[in-house]
Amino acid sequence: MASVSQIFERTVRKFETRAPLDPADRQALYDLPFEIRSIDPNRYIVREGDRPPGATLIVEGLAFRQKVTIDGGRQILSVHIPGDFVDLEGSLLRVADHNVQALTRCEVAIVPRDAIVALIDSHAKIAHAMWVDTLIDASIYREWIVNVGRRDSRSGMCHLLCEFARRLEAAGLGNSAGYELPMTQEQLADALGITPVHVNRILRDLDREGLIVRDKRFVRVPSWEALRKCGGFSELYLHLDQRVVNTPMAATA
Amino acid sequence: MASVSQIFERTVRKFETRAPLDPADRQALYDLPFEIRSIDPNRYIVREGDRPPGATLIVEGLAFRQKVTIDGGRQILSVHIPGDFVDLEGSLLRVADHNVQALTRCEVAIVPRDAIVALIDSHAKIAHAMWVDTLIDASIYREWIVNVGRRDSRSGMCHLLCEFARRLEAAGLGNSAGYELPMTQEQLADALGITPVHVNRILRDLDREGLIVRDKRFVRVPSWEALRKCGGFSELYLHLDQRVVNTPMAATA
DNA sequence: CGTTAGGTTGACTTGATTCAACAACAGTGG
DNA sequence: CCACTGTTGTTGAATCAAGTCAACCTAACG
Repeated sequence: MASVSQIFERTVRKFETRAPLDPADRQALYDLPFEIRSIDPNRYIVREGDRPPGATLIVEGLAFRQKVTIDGGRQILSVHIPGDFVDLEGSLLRVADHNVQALTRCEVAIVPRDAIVALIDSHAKIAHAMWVDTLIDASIYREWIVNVGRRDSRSGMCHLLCEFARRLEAAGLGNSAGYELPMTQEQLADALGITPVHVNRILRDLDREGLIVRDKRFVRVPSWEALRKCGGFSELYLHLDQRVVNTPMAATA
Repeated sequence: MASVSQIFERTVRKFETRAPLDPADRQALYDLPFEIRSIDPNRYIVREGDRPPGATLIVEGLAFRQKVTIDGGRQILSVHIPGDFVDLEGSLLRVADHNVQALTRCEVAIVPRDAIVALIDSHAKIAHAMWVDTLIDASIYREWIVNVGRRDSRSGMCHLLCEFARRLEAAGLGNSAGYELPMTQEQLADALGITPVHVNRILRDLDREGLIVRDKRFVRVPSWEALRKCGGFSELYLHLDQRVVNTPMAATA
């Protein structure tokens, strides 16, 4: 049972930073039924148009959201880490409006939709935490619109590298001074809305100028301040400090 | 009192398409305290870094979300219509991570944060409807990432025109065969992540080729199918049909 | 009737794409 | 163990979509 509850440990920890949970809430999360599945890199977890039978929680590995245009261009929309539900929408909206793919090999837990729906119906604080979570996701989407719309590819790349650094660090999966970048240059291109060739040149330039130091996919950041400045990065939009302070829910916790 | 309830009428109607409400829920919405304010075009409704004292509901007019980069570039993130709360985040997250500006002259109703928080705490179905609403907003953000990231400016423009057409129509504010485009070319540029000059050229070309017919800011769409195709537009992401069917909340309604 | 915001167009520049070739490397199977 | 194959990364040269700069036009408005 100890190993089983570890499945939801990261999720519980994350939710606690969104809205205070009480022991019954935590237990309800730990008691969720699930089925573990292992997913190869690049395999689809959710497909546009699907009505998935359950919500998928990343237990290990990374995944990303993605959409493909009519003429075949792929745009990566977000990257997700262990503890994230990648298709809560699937349990609340009619159909998936985008695709989700495994970035690395993933261990996922699939929780039946009914269990999710029952959970949010009976545990207001969990629903609240999940809602705050979707608000933060939306905030990150907004920043990505800015990143692809109004930053040149060099700044965009720096911004993306800063975001990864801070998120991995906040999740206890890495260090902002250096980390293993999990994406291929083609995937970076699809996240920034540019071509893989151009990604290559930008990374080379950033390396030459000392903003980053690369060793394969490992990225070391000699000067966080320099990288931050180049990307115009401000972590406000990640809402990492989000501890709800003045809702009645917090008051009753 | 009749005129007062009209303030929330559009919101109630929208929420009903997100999650079934019962009479008590509707009444709770109609009973919300508020203060009416009139806002000039381009005036700020919310500023990044603010902790707004209440949630702002658009009663009349249009508004848009926006972020400004370090070097002064403005990116428009979404456009909002009457019935939309433009800063629910303000009542749930610590600080606003972006700006909201009036697009046209706006009549807004400001609802104190405490009232919003009390409402979502005591009316699970309303909270659910609001949550679904934020999920749909997030879906629209995702599509905008694709629009600025992976569509050329011509397709992007067509896509944006299609989105406006369908949303205005769905809200009973216009007709997809022709409508008054509320934005200046500069604002369109900031929505698409391009320059105003280029917007001008694209609109001229679209007009010349007969995809649209312009008269000042009124846009007539001779062939919806042609415009839809040029923009690669599929309205799935707007979730206009969103009537929740299989949550317990729906079952008990 | 001057002032201002929005729209329009041309000429030139630039950031990014395209195409193409090749290098590095991991995995696979004879 | 090495040849074969596919994926990822790298670089150069030519091209193109969009940006920049600048001029000018129009309509609204105090």
